[in-house]
Amino acid sequence: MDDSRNVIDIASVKVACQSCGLRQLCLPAGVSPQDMERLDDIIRRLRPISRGGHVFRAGDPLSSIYAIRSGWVKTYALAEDGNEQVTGFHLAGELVGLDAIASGEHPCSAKALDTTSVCEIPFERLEDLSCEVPGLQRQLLRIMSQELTTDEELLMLLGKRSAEERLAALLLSISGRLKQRGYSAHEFRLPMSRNDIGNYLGLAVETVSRLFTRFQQQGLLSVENKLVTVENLDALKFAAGSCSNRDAPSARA
Amino acid sequence: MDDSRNVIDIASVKVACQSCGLRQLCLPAGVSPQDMERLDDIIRRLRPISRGGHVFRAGDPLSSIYAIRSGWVKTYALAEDGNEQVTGFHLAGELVGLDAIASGEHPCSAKALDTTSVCEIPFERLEDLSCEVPGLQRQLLRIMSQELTTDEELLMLLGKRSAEERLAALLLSISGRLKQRGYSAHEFRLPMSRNDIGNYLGLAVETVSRLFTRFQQQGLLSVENKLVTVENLDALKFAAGSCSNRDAPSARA
DNA sequence: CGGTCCCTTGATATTCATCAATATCAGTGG
DNA sequence: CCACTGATATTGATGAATATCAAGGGACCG
Repeated sequence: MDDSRNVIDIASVKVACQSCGLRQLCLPAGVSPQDMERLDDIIRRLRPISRGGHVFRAGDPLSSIYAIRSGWVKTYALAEDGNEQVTGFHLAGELVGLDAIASGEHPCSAKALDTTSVCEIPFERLEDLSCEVPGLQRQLLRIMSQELTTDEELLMLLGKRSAEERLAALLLSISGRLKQRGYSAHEFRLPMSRNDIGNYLGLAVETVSRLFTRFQQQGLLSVENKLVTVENLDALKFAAGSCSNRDAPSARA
Repeated sequence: MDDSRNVIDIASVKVACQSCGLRQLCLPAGVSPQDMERLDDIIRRLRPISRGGHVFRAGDPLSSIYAIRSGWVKTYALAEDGNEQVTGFHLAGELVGLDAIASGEHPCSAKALDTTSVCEIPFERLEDLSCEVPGLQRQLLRIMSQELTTDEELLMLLGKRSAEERLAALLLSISGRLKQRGYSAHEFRLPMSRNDIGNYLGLAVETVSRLFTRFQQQGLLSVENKLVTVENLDALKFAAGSCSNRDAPSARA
């Protein structure tokens, strides 16, 4: 971690949220320019983490939460038996580590899937500041609430959807989020392994692999290793929610 | 809603968090007595909601979140095709509606599974107050973070566990939460239908039903309709995680 | 007492995991 | 540049877990 002395001094640099392209997605959203400066004062940008490196590890005390500036992060928990549960794939503008607030230590680990840079946000200082800056408190609550909603959607996915629907939904989610950040929604690199995808979606690797080939055969995607091109977005959307063939005898409800 | 004029005046009554047995579990935890009074000022206790009644419905604007005083609440979302996804079963001391903060309207509905009474907490006033009362802000964040953790555990359950493990885990969770609230951990009523259980766990009703009979045959439980008696707690724990020793002891509480 | 919903049980179908055998890729060092 | 190595991905064959279909029984509520 401290391999090269000469970069220590740039290991953390003052941030300027105001000049960050992600500020509408991230914590500063809804915070006034002058308050944003106060936020800048507590946030530090860490030096980039290379592929495979950790942002934090399960069990680490909660000292900070992290905002992703660029790159990809996967969060995962390890069961006692050692096998892993991937809990999310996160990209620029998203906050990781919020689930540590409850217990005071991180229940998950967060690992870079690509070279990734993050902003470190000391949690106690954030807590204090958000008392004084209502817009900040609101945004923090909003982000956490958003995560709850995302988890609920994922629960629905894992509980009720077929393998095909799950993968399609994941691809759509990623595509949409990339688009939101100014990247192509049609052509992108999936930096995580098939194993991670399967793990996240509750499927075997083999199933994920077969689905990719099937989607390709059906003309929904072109897949070349980690590079995915969406060829037919509508069909992909249909695949993600075609479960609706199920007769809905809305008698109940 | 306004069916009987004569109860209107007791429809909402000032709360006294201080005298509430749930205050350590609920929002007031970590709030000083004098601040708790300020909390009391904004919270109102609604008149009991009977079985099948709604606390709020999906699409309702977020005006309040709700703390459950007694009873059982199920939260669920309706997909476009009309079929339901149960997202949680909640009991006394738990907050529902937090996932509405992100969008400003409730993404889920909340329905009473039994006669249930709740405290209504106007969200904007809570937001304001929690700026002034740091202990309150902290507890609110802690509760939301706790929900994130719970969802993550559930994700693991749905993604990687067998039907048997899922049901066992649910029963243990319920048993543990009831115990925490001073009820019997060994004998309790499950107020939700088998359908709801299956829906929540991502299983068919029939599977749930078969599992109950199997557990009974194996001597883990006695089941009589909605009444469940845990006969062999250790075996149930074993069934819940043949690999994971989830310890009930209050790591957090 | 009749109806309706809910639960249980059995038989069958289907999806997906598992096992096993390559195949491909990303490094590493010759 | 190539051979070697271990990780990762694909593909096929098989089986197990669980959904689905179908039918009957029981509980609850008017």
